[in-house]
Amino acid sequence: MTTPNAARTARERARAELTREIKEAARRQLAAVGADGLSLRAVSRELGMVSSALYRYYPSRDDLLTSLIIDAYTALGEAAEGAIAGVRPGAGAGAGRARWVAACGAIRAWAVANPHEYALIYGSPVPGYRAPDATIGPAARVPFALAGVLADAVAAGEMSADPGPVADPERTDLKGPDLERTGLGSPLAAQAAALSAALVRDATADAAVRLAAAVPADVLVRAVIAWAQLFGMISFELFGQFVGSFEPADALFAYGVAQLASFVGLR
Amino acid sequence: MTTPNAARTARERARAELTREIKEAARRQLAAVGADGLSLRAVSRELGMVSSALYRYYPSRDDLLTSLIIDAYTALGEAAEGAIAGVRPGAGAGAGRARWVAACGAIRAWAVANPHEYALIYGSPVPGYRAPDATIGPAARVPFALAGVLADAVAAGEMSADPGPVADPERTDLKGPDLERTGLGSPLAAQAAALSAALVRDATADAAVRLAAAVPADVLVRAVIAWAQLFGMISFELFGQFVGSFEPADALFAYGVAQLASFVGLR
DNA sequence: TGTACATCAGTGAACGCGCGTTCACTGATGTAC
DNA sequence: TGTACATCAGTGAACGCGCGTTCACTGATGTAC
Repeated sequence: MTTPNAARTARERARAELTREIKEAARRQLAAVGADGLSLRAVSRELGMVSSALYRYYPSRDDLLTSLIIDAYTALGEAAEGAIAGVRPGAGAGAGRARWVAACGAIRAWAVANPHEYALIYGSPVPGYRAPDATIGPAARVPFALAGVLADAVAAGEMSADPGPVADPERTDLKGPDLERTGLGSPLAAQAAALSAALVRDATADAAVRLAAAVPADVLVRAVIAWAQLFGMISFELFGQFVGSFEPADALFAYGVAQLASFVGLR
Repeated sequence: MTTPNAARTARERARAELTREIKEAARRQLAAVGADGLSLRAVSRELGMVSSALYRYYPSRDDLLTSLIIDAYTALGEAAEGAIAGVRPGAGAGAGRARWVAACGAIRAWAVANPHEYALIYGSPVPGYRAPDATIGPAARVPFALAGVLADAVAAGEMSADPGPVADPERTDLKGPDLERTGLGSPLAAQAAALSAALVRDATADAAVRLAAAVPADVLVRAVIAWAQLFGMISFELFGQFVGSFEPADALFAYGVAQLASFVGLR
């Protein structure tokens, strides 16, 4: 796709470099003042350019924002994947649980280190900005990474048979033929099945994603819940809900993550 | 504090009414365009006033925002409290669990019905805005309401003896004399104790708040985690992370809330 | 009850700011012969 | 290797917008005698 280095003209090189530098300056702006303070003019000022010059590189402010969002999702996804890869399979029976804990810790660490980038992707939606489809893939890396951990744990027989306390048996949505097999009511079972099917069907997915489809429906549902709850703890910490009580939140977070691991069935 | 109705002058009445009307218009603006689209000029336009006139009622934009934030916290707190009060004590053994589920459902319902107000108080912080101390009390209503449910359940003997899967025993922060009693490591035990003590000490607190201090330390820690996780599920739903898979999220949410109830120890 | 003064609500103009985006332009870099 | 033309990067001025906030003002409402 890109021209080999030798054949790249000075112009092409300069363009690639400046495109990168603009994004870096924008990232610094984002880190300093948040998504709302991010303006093309501020970025151009930091680079010593005139604001209109940026339009040679990004067609609009929204495109620059999209680029930052994709980068943030990617960086977070890589942090999670790296932490998972850092736990070697031979490390005893609890590799799956260790991977889960490591991934959650890495996600939180990235969020604490990059609070504004975190807020950009997991805070309230930026007003007037509609995330384009190009962000969907990068956004899915973290959930896929977590699902991959579970798929491996299932394959390795590391899941506990009794997944702990289950939903209230009095709930009216718990009925239908799926209930006996999965413990899930019909809407949940159907939604989980549809998600699994979509993962299998997705032609662009890599092996890890396809693997994630092998997770049983009830585990998948629990994983989605745990995923949301994980980010709930991180958001509360970053957005200041724990101020004055559980600060630092390290121990609280570790406790919560351990419970989430048990909840999804990791032994 | 306020003059009795009969003695109120027309001016006082008009002032009170307009102050309210301004806030209502601001709330409508907030609901329509979000916190960033909220401007004094837009509010004044909706009211057919000149923008400078608002300064007779609110000294600045931030004060108006503060007022909206307090109202949002209050409305959400009342929704939770109302749902809890709606579950009668005599309703069998599981009143505590029923109250927990009702409170969580009411919180979610309010959030879904008022997404922008929810984002204002639980989304990313508004840039350049520093929440004044006056917001702390209203912000605490929901956690206090949940803690009250647990305190009542503890008093009624409705808590399960075995609170389910506990934290990873290999964790290094799990040590010290507190571990045997509460299952908590030292930082968590200390933080929970400090929080309880603060609740007891607080002279302005009402009976319910003091009651919440009676919750055992480990239950308090679990409750804080569950509180954060609850809002994680709601934020993910509102901010679009479930788009395309678990929509509607009713069943997913119900499943998650039931698991949170078990996690905090409600039988 | 009536008058004189004080208080207050709302007006309209203005200040100064920063923003995203467009556009005609100059000058440098690249390419074809 | 050298020249003629095409492509592209960056400039600077401008457009039009909306914002929060200030300020001197007019006219209505309230109060003291």
